[in-house]
Amino acid sequence: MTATSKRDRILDSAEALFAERGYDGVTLRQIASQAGVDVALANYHFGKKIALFNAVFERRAALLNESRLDALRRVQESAAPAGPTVEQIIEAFLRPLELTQENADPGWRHYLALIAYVNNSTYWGKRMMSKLFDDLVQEFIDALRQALPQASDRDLYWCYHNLSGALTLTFAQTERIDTLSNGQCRSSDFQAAYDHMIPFVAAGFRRVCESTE
Amino acid sequence: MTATSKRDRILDSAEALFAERGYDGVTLRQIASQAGVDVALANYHFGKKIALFNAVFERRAALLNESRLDALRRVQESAAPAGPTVEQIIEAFLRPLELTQENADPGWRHYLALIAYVNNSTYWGKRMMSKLFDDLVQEFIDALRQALPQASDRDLYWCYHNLSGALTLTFAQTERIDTLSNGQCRSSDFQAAYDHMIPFVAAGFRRVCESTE
DNA sequence: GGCGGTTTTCAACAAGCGTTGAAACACAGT
DNA sequence: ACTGTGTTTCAACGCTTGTTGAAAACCGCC
Repeated sequence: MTATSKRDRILDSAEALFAERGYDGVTLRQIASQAGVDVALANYHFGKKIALFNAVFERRAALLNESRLDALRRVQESAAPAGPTVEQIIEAFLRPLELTQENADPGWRHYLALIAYVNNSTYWGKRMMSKLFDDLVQEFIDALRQALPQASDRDLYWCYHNLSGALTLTFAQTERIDTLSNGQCRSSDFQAAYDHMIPFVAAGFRRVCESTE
Repeated sequence: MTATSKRDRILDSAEALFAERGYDGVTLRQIASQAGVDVALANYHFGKKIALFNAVFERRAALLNESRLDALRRVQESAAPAGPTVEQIIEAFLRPLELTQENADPGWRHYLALIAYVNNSTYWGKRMMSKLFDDLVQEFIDALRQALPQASDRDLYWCYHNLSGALTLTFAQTERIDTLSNGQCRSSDFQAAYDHMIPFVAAGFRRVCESTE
């Protein structure tokens, strides 16, 4: 909407369209048309189509990682030296994502849906997610390991897998829960999603990783 | 591998390829080539490309729903009249999916990955999942409502959303957890996934839906 | 006001796409 | 041996795709 340069408009349109239809479901002509520019301009700024896709995916990654890491550091400091609880760590992992939604810019919503697309894809998943997000994730898992000293690594990673899945489906905003719940829940309501996800996931971690049997 | 008729071979190839690359990422020529048949044969048997996609998606749905519903009925009978626990219900929801994996047929793995693709897609999600799976899901949610009498509908649906997300990411088999855990966990190990998912999810439901505050 | 470099468009390319009609094949029943 | 019916292939269609090279437009600078 408010994007000024044509280069940015291409990125915004590509972000929205890739998120909705996937890499192969979108043509450069659709992107250019939505951005109000010529097809060839995408090639001038980004080269091949795949490079545009990568540019879109990388554009907001650093900012996202920063705000999540900040949130983690904050609870770590406030809880020193005991270390933060599972709930605090999960909250630091999720809440920064919610803040980006209150912004009027719909770009962040599209970006999160794009992450969902990539993270669930056999084809794109491994090659793209690890590169941009693994460092951050390991940081959070380290924090969780400290909060759950009895946990084995296998348990921790499987629990994180469950968290990641719930989060990814939230990102996708498929409106399936809207239908299922007859409108009582809306997949666009990230705050409600996280309000329920934080205790849900924290309890899951505790059950799996604290069991003494 | 063991598929005999060319029609079935087309379905199998389409299933595998659609699951890996999505609807738009696969061409009819690739499908036909992998099936060892002419391109036009897909059109003869299924009509348009989208109809082939639908045929693939619907082929195994009824069987899947049946085996899950059977599992639910079984725990309901064995636990009558008290009704099954949350753990038993979740187990009935998940374990039938595992059984299909022990089969030598890789088709089921591809099919589950295809469900992951559809369920996470803004574009396909709503229109395709609801039609085939909503009745079954409502049945399980009804059972959970009985097991968690204090729960509000909103809480129940958000908890199911978390379960669905974790399950969907498992279906996708992206191998991300393999990388993340340095090989300690494998996303092809459905049994390990469910072993961890059942207590994780059950604890999540209880925390969110049993809280008395 | 003409110059140089960046940005943007124009026009076109070869390649690949989904789809189709007609021809070839397989093979049962008589 | 012939016919009829359901399969399968062949060859081609019109169209769209990503990409490109050259031309045009823009814009600060001398």
